[in-house]
Amino acid sequence: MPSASRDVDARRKPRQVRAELTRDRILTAAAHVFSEHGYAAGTTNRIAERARVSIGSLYQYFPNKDSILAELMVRHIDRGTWTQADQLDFSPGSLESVVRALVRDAIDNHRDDPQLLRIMIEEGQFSAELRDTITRHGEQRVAQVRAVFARHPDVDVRDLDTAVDLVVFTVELNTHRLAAFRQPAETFENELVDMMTRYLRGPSA
Amino acid sequence: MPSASRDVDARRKPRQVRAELTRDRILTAAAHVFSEHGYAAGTTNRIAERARVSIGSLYQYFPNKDSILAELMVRHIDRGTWTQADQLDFSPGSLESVVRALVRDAIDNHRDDPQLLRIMIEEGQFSAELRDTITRHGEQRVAQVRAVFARHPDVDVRDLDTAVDLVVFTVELNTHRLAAFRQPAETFENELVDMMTRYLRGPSA
DNA sequence: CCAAGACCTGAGCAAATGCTCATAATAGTG
DNA sequence: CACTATTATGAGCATTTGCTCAGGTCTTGG
Repeated sequence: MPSASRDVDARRKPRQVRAELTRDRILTAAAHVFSEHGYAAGTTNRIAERARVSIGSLYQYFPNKDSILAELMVRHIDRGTWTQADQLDFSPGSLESVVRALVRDAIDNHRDDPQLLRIMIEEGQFSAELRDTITRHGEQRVAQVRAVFARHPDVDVRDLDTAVDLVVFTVELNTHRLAAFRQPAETFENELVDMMTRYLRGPSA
Repeated sequence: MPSASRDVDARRKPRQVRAELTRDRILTAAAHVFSEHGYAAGTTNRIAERARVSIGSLYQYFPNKDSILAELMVRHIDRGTWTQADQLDFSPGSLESVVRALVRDAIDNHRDDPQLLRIMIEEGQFSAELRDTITRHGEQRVAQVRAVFARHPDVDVRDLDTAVDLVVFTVELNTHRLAAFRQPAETFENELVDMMTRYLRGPSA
């Protein structure tokens, strides 16, 4: 465990363009290396090598290995952009288009690097603050989806909370595996949309 | 890289009961350690310590770290027992019970240690043969489910192959996360079954 | 053009890890 | 009991890893 840090991040803040470039090169390289080798086997030396930067430079911008993954996570969260409820169609019969928007969001959000995202989620040892931020983001997302489904007239499920959990998880998890599907992405999207729509519409008595 | 191995596994084969016990203790400990720390951070010394066995003993039964995870994978595959098609109900209206059987199978199969299974699947560096075995198993499973759906009168999907892929994946992936659900396992099972059943039944025109 | 700060370098340290091997303890057999 | 095959031990080696630091190179403001 590290001694009580006198500063959250005592590392140098870039003041010249070339420094910004170096920092970016390191992060880009780290994304690739973590994605290919996993977190533990993605060594800092490998990252530096791939970024064509000396190991010393790497440690001028990041206090330790964990902080690199943390920064990648922060960037991913900042970039995340979800369709807002006021852009959705709440008229009867439109449930499919609403679900499609959710699925598209998920696909877009994972397009950059699904492998890296998995590593960040499953292997990341983040600070309490960052973990809170991530948790809060997830909860907000679930709450938003819940609100959408609650408002939509076609949704008919036993328990809304459970259904939202299941839908969000299923969409997310399947999207992680998108690359593994043999079929084209369009087919995948259509089937996933169908699956969720039929589930949400409830028993077709 | 290891020199061309003159034997697949030159390690001693247990001849006394106490040796069998030691081997089992090592495997059990390995399952716990990998499950808790992941593969890379699950060190052989930690495994030996947890098994209350010296590191030397560990290497008397396993030629290297990889082979321990491989053995755990083999054991998991050997234990895997899926409901056979001839035990299913193919009468009209029974689709739900068929799907339920599939879901139960998945849940049973992951009950031992979902975390470990994830690690084996995502971090395992297995030999070509073992990888083939795993792939073949997966394909057999998909083929079996495909055959079941093909025979069942209630199944109505655009493309059977895609649907089977999606259903198998979705059931598997959600089961991985079973522990993360706030609801009881029964609720989870019911909702998942509903989701898959409604999807497979096709458009409720 | 020149100093001072900003940035970069990479040899190498301390710790950790996979694994070996010489030796000791134990079990089976007569 | 004695003798051998089997099993268990753990110090420690070679390598890898995260990371530091003493000293270099480049940029920029005056």
